[in-house]
Amino acid sequence: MADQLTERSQNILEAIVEDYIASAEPVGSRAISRRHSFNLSPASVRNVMADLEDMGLLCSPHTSAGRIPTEKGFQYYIDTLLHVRDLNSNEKQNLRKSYRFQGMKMEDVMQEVGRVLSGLSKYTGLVMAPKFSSTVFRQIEFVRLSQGRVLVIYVSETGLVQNKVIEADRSLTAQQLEKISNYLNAELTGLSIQEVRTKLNQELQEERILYDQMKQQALKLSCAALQDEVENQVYVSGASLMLEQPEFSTPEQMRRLIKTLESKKLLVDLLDRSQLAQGVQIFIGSDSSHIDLEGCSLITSNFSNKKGAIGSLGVIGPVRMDYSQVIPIVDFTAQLVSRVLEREIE
Amino acid sequence: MADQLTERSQNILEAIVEDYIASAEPVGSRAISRRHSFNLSPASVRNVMADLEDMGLLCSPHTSAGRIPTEKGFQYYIDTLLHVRDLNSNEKQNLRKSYRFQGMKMEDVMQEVGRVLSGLSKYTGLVMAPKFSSTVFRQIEFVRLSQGRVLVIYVSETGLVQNKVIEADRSLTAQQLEKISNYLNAELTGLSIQEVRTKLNQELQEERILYDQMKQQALKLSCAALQDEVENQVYVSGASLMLEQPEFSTPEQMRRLIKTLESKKLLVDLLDRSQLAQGVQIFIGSDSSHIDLEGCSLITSNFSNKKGAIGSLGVIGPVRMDYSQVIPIVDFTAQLVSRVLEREIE
DNA sequence: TGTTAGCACTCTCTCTGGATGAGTGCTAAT
DNA sequence: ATTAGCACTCATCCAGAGAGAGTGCTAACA
Repeated sequence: MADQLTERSQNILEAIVEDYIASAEPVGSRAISRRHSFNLSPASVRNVMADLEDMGLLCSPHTSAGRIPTEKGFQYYIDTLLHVRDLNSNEKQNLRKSYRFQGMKMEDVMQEVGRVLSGLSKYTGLVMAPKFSSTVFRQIEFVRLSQGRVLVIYVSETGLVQNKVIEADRSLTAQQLEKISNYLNAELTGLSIQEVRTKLNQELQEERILYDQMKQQALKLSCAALQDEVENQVYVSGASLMLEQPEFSTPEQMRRLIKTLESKKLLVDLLDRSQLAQGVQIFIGSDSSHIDLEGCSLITSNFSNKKGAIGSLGVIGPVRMDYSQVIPIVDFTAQLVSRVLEREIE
Repeated sequence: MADQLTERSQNILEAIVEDYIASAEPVGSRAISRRHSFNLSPASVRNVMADLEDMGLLCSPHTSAGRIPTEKGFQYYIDTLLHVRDLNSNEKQNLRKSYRFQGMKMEDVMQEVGRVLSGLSKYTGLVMAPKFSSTVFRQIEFVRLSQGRVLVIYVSETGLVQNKVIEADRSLTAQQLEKISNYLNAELTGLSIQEVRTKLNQELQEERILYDQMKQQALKLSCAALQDEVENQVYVSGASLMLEQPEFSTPEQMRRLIKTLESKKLLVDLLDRSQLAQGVQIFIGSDSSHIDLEGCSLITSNFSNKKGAIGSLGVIGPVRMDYSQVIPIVDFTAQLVSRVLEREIE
């Protein structure tokens, strides 16, 4: 349906979208005919505008206001009119310098990425850390605490750590724990955490007729430590920047936005969805299938290392976002983070 | 200065504060004389009100509105008039049931505490996790990752874990790492992490004339893992609830509030301050020495275990907060968390 | 046939002024 | 010491007028 637009219509649509992105206000025919040198009178522009409105690409808040792009209009703009320029090496260098990951733990890296993303884009930054279950097992350690409590520590190939305190049989000695961990380290090496989980469960099933008390203990402990993990940690940075945007200027809008950003559930959904595809993805407004993010767009990309730990990051802004500026930032940041993660294992 | 108030003045002040807490609107003399059975005419109430205003306990937004308590007024109310009722055992039981800490990692516990605190109080919950450096050393572990990178894991008595990937000399073998960890575990046992840090640094100094290559490596590794730690992790929950409060109903107020809650810096300051004292503490409005929290009050308490890991939690709400309800919640929650932490080590 | 000038029309936004009502401060009476 | 009475102040609400921006339509034009 898209390319039925004449060149003139496209030019005008582009002009309207861009003016609207810059001003956040309805764009009138006069303004278009003056600011852009189409050599067309306002009246002609109006005719085209009426057509675009019929197609559902524009709409007007009321009779005597200008036009604003609909979500469909933005969609079209992004699909066919937007030219995303690459960052030049200077900008890339600057971006690289913004991030200081030196000697940071994974969590801190994620938080830092969110902060910078938000700072550069002037919108809200989102980062979803790699799920632990999608990483590759490297080592398990047990630390005896007091009163039969045992701290179980899983380490992934990438150096991610997951730990949990488990109530264990008091009779377990340090020697036994060491034996257990040796056994498991041999047994589980090379599996993904997901596989580790199923394998442990299987063996626990088989061993049900507890021939080997200790082995059973071992499996139980290790299993418990992988239970009910809060996966999908999402970091949200710069929510307050969104409140500066005119589309969130009324108390009601502010409340709703903050509530949505705070609950994080929806964000996890979207970032999860984004992981299904590759490269930069854009979700526009209620296209994202949830009213709570009405008026928002989301630009995401994924990062990963060669061992499969996958996370995603992005920027959430008003639909009227400066896509040409934010897209390259998100894109390059994702690459940057990937490279950092890879450097950490390889 | 405080107790120069006659009983009648006190009663009226109390009535005003409580009506204001309930309604968020200026309280008039007529309302007071009717709602509360003082058997005083509005005119008499007005006289008292005028006195209270002179003392700086009340103020009126404009001539023909009622009075609202000043911060000083709230302070007085809290210091002398407020009766904090204890929770009855039923309520305590309910509170206990709200929290499900079963098998949670410290981080998750903290987050959960914040959420519940916010949910119960209808204001914003704050939790500052115990600083790792104030905990007691239990064990150190090294995990060799690829390319000479080593994951250093510190475990505290309480089962808290701190870990970091460190770039190490490639020649380090697994055996050597094990030897190192044995050495350190013997050496450092019983020290607080703070002490561990200084001790490592001292030894590193002494050993400078590197007699013992390996020992030096050991110290360097262990030291590096304790460097630049982001302490003072603060969890903020339910910020959006504050936006429901009438005192944050204008866009400008909302923006400022969210910005402050987001930056967390100020919150860390306040929670740090709260750790200097014991029991429930209350910071009122700009008393908290920063304009950014104008209009807010903070109710905090500390939690700890016997081994000294100390954190604090609290609720941040409008100055016009329902103190009599929130204080016991904060108080009891702090006790609850302490008990949970203690159970984990003892 | 596409383009444009002109014009009536619509709708929002802002400003104004008056009415309303809540609440005060003061004074004089009890 | 308390209270009734009264004049006064000020925010809030509402209606109406005027301005301004922008549209749609029609008729003229190249």
